[in-house]
Amino acid sequence: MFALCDCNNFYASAERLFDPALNGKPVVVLSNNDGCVIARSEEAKQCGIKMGDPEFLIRDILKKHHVNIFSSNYVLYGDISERVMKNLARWFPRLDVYSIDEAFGWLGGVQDLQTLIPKIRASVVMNTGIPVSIGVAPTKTLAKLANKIAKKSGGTMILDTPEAITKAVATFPVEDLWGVGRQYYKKLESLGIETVGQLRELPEMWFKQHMTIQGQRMWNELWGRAAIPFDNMPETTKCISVSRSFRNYIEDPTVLCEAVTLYASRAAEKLRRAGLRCLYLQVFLYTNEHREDHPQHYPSHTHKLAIASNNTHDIVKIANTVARALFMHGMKYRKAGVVATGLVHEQELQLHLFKPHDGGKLDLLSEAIDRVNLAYGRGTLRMASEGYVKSWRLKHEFLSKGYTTRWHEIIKAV
DNA sequence: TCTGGGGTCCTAGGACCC
DNA sequence: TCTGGGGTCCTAGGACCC
Repeated sequence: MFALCDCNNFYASAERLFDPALNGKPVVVLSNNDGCVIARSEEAKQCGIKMGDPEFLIRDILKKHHVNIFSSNYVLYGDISERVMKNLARWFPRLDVYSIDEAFGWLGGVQDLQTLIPKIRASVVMNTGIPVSIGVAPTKTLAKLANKIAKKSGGTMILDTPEAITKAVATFPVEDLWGVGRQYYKKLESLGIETVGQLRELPEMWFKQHMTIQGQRMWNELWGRAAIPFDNMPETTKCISVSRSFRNYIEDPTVLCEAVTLYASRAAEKLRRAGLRCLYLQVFLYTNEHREDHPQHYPSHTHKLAIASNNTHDIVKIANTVARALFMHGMKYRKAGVVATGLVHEQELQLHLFKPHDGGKLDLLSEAIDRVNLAYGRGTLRMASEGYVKSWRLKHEFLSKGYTTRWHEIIKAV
């Protein structure tokens, strides 16, 4: 049996943790750049605010209901997440952390689920202050489904018999199923399929044909046969990416390169922290797709490195060269990103037959930069091409404090 | 004026090999 | 006039997830 444990309205709950005055009041958390809503408390949902709503379109609702607004504070959420996961890990012989706010626990042959599961839930709530819901079922897909039901019915839902499963899927909307997104939903809707109960009656081959092999797995999972193994969490990272929207449009290649320099530096840092080097570096640019009156340009290019690298100098240089080549005058760029793929372990460096490798010095330089930045704060040492003005930098006007990560922002009991 | 960021997996098609 | 078969690797693009 799998237990999917998921925090309720995680970011909003985390913000509330440090300001109990917010209990019972509507709270929303905005995405980077204070762009759209990515978390809502129950009260905020009641106000009619939807996931993904752009802040500037719902400003009136936010004001009318005195909604408490926060910019996203990922350092804080990461820390709270760790606490929740540590608590969950005490209860399960194995725990797979699936995202910042949820984890699959393996239950083995536990008998008395009806007693155990509510106990786990109560303990996590007591120890961390974060409300969680737990769904239990024989497959991951059904555990996700059980969890969604749990959210609406007391916090736990156990589907441990075929009868319980049949009953649950009969009314479960197909659009809420794990693995059904917008496109598949459209397809299913046109066939008149509204519930998971109807969906799983389709023949196996239909799934394979229309939803690839992943659909076939889904079909098996819906009938209680586990097709997604417990340990399917990727052991090795496949790609590392850094991308951000700009506060304003960028129309100057030099300014664009400042942003790309910063993103590339961050990507190089991430690579080094993971002990990886990349063999490919992709750079992409976006204009604003929401503006039909603007000319659109979504160029992207993947550069192959002669020798896998993770030092800031190499990565920044390549990223800037590519970005300059992609840039087109007359376009208003809104976002850029750098993606490192073809990842190899730092130690498994494959040298190039014809190109001299002088990366050793640059690697040492990057190491030294990391040490200085660790001691004195990120960005203490950085590439000059990042620029100094940085008018494109993110907006976060409603940022809460580093309650758990900065000594001078720690909460005081008075 | 203002619409997030970071991932995974799968498939199709082209280039290349013998 | 008539031009194979079997394979790998790589990339782009599309679907999904939180």
